Amino acid sequence: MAKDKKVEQITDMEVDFAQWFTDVCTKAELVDYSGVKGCFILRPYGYAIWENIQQVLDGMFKRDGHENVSMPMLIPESLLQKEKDHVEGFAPECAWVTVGGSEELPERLCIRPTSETLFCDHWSHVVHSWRDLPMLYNQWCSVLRWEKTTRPFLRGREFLWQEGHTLHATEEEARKETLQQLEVYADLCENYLAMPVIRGNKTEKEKFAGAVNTYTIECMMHDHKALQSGTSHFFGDGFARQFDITFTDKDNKQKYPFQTSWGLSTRTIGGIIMTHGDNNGLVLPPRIAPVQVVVVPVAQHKEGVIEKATALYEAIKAAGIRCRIDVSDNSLGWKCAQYEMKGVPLRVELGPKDIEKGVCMAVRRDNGEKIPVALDQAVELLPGLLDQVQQGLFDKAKKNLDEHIFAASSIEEAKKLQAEHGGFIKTMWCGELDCELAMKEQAGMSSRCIPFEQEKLGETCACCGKPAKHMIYWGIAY
RNA sequence: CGGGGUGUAGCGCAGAUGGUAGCGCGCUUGGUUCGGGACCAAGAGGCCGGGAGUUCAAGUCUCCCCACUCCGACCA
Repeated sequence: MAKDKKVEQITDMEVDFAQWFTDVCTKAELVDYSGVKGCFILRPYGYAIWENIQQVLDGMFKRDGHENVSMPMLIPESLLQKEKDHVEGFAPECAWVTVGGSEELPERLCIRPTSETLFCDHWSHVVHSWRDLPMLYNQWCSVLRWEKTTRPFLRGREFLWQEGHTLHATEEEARKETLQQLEVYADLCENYLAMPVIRGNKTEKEKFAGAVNTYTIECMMHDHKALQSGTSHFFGDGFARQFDITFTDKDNKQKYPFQTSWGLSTRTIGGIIMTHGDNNGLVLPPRIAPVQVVVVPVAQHKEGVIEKATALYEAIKAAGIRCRIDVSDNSLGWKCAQYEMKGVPLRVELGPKDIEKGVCMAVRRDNGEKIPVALDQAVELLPGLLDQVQQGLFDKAKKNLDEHIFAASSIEEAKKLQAEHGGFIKTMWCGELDCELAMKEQAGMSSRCIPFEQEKLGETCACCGKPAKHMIYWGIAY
């Protein structure tokens, strides 16, 4: 069978990247469409990826002293309106509950687009003393934002995420928390999802509604577009003032605490797909793959094959590796194609000839390499192979990122570089909104972030020629 | 919200100038196969996206909705 024949169900990414993405999402059985636009069904395989991300993040949050809570899904309109910038940011995409049973409600209720206001309202009741601080809260939930156009994972009206909300006695401590949580996201992305990130500061224009500072990690997709993969916000004491959250400090003075929030959503799964996937389908980083190893018996009708394969599967599973075996009567070719499509990092083939030689064949999803592994060493060697796949994915993604960052000294040049290569274009920038708008208008790029790792590319802003304040990254974003 | 595309079996599609619905894959059952998407046979499965019209007759013509999808603007 010709090699290109087996991918007939998935559109090549070079032909149509958006279609390729949708194909992978559905063919790998990650999502299904529901009856409501923008509300996607996460199927078991897709949800399992989210559960693995949850497990990693939740562990990190708790390690750092955070506690999980559950806030209501409904926000009274009056509560939402307490912070002006925040309402303005979210009002256009709120969905409202106006009727309960058959009764028109006296005050309409917003289905949470994010929960800052709920946390603030709660805190205004329970925070009294410096001894109550810090509040280190997190919740796993879904939120609703009435988006115009929707895509699986990348933009849903309802999506799953976690939102961390913390409250601190001092600005310094809150700022530290903000950056610490950004680093948690970077850790997740780089060390578990094999997605290299650029850490940085959002511009005034791009920052979160109501925030003083928004920090972001930006990833680069296979098509060289940017994906904002996690954000962390420092709020100052603005919300605290609006919601009248006060505490008595050690010096017996009434003070407003400082607040942060940070979120990471199922959008990140879209990032995994677009970072690692290929024309055969999904490619999952071993650390979050629901199935890390699939055992495929070859010529399984032959005497003893299924027994041997099952024993191998049991041994792998017992070693703590997430493993499946496929003894269905589908053909070998079908099974190979199937697990490639689903992105299983390692396929272990075991047939009569292998059994004779006392080996099995491990096949890497990321590069197709076939590695003979002695049967009696398989359990010891597979974790190392999984690590190699994990590293291989990261290296490939890192190369893609590094090779698609270009420096420009004018909008014209930035536009040209973007058109020719895509990716991030770095320039010097004066810090003015007008220049940001000009870049969007003339080159179609938004600012991605002002990276923490600054370089001096020149003295003047690439847009207006005035003295530059920062180096900034531009790109086309999802 | 603007512009384009598409809605017919689970999926992918055919169904010129109107005449009561078909193909491929998948599914079920039985058999033969089996080291990269196997084959044969017999089956099951449709309010032709929805609603109004025109007509003796509408998947097909007209109008209005709706959904999905792509490209913009907005956003995690």
